[in-house]
Amino acid sequence: MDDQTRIMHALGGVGLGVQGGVQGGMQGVQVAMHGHEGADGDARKQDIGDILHQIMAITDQSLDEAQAKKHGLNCHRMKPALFSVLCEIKEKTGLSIRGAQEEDPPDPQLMRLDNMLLAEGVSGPEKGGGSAAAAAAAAAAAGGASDNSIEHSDYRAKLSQIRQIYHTELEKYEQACNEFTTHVMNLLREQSRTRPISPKEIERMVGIIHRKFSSIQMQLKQSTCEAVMILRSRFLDARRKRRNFSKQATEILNEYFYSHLSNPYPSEEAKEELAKKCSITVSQVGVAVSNWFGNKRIRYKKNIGKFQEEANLYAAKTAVTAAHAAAVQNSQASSPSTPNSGFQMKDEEFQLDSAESKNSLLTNMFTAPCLPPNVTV
DNA sequence: GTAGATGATTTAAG
DNA sequence: CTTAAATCATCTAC
Repeated sequence: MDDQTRIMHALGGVGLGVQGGVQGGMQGVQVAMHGHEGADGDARKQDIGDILHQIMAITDQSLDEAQAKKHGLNCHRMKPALFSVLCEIKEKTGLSIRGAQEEDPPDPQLMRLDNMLLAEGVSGPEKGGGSAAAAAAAAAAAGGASDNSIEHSDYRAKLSQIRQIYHTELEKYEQACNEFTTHVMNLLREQSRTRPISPKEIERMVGIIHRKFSSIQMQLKQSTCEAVMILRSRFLDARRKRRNFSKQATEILNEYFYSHLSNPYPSEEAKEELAKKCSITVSQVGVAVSNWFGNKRIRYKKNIGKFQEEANLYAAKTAVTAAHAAAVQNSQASSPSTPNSGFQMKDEEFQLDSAESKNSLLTNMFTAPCLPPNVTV
């Protein structure tokens, strides 16, 4: 843009402003001047008339002439006052146009998105990246790395990936916003030398820019939310899906259950032990075992008859194991171990039986199923 | 597709 | 908190 057009542009802005409110503007100038210097107001009026005349005639002048005039105008002592009045007029007309659109209440949609992102751990305090990877590694190392822990760490990894993308994008947007804002501000400040721009106007422009950028950010947040939701439905809900324990695991649990039928409440340590034996590596190791025992107790109690066969089977198994253990102990040393107090009775019972061992129990199994003595029905 | 089995979740009580 | 009981949701075998 060459200088002449720039000047014309600038003055065009002035012209519009004057057209919009030339009466008030002129009065304002006059009032302002009267306030200060009263007497020679007429002379000043003449000055302004000259200026306006020069402005109107500007297109007839050559470039050099215009440059000189521009410089003259820029340095004119009346310029600040004139610009300030013009700014005022612009402000007033602008207010009537923009009006109530100014205030900007926090968008509920945006707040919802923000809250969700915070809740999902996407925004908010950093806890992803290294620590997530470490946790995943720990989970994998903790046990045989079951499907669950794999899925979980996979989920965490994906989430932190989303998180990272979200943060870099957000940062990019913020940076772009800042850059653009400073650029516009500099431009406006620069232009405020050649056309009337009030600081308020610049401020408003900054506000507009920020709003635009935040609406872009909202799109980012929206798509991030969507990504998280998809991830959730794919992983967490899949994780919820029930998977039966392995045959071996059920075996181990049943063994414990029926050999502790009088008190089928494994301690925390026992649960952990069982979980380890069953290679259950769910997020909360003990819970699956607790669930199993809870279900087993209630279902056993509800229908003992149905479980009788199973009970006998496992009783026999335990008896065999116990007998074997006893045999080993007898052949090697003579220091019987002392099992847990609560279960001792039951164990001893089987150990006593183990003298004539498996035969009696096996026959028993098909004739008279042994009801557990201590269980209330 | 269905019935029964089974692991998980919810609810309520202690 | 743990547990019993009810219930849900899925798996499995047919």
